[in-house]
Amino acid sequence: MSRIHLDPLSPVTARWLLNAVLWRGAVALRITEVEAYTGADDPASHAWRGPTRRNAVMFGPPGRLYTYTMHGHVCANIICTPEGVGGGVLLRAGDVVDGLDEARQRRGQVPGVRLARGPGNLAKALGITMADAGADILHPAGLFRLEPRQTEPPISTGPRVGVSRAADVPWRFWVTGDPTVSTYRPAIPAGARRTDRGLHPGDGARSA
DNA sequence: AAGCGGATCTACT
DNA sequence: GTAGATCCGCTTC
Repeated sequence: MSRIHLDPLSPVTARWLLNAVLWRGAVALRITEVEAYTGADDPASHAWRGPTRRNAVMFGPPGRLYTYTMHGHVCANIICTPEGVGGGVLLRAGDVVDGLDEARQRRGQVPGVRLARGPGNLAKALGITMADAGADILHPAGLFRLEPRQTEPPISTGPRVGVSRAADVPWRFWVTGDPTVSTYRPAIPAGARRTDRGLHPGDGARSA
């Protein structure tokens, strides 16, 4: 079997992850929204100030899950940089395509498109906790499994959500027009929006 | 030892 | 659209 290779450039891996399916146990998530973070050169990254106890996984080998808590929620990143560098991709939203019952049990009664909308909700739907820190998602025998995308979706880009530093860097990527993409915070000022391919009219992620 | 600010979410107006 | 709940890690005193 061929082992998946993650590109060390986090924006490249971020785009590549869109429409890929991440399994954790019996729950499967088609990834629809991500953000890229690099290391020492990215002031918005947790890795910016160098290794600490919290971000240690970021400086480990690629393919590992970097989890952190914030405001009482767990957020999950896939590390793609070589050991010692510190960069990865934050999983922001997805579409639950299998294990729906399990995801619903964890999330309670919310509309389907909101099951894994937002980093905290995504982690909760998949059952990701801090106990999953450092998990190797590329290991065939592990709890996690990553299925590469079957088709490349139309991709929109914009500034990362909730970051005050490097706010001009358009390293948030989402599947254009996908209803599961988080919208609770306006993404991009109209007119300043940068897209690469196929911005659909009716794109569900534009600001109000 | 204490304060601050953050890669958030939900509810309410 | 806006405000408030709510938690932990990192910086500073």
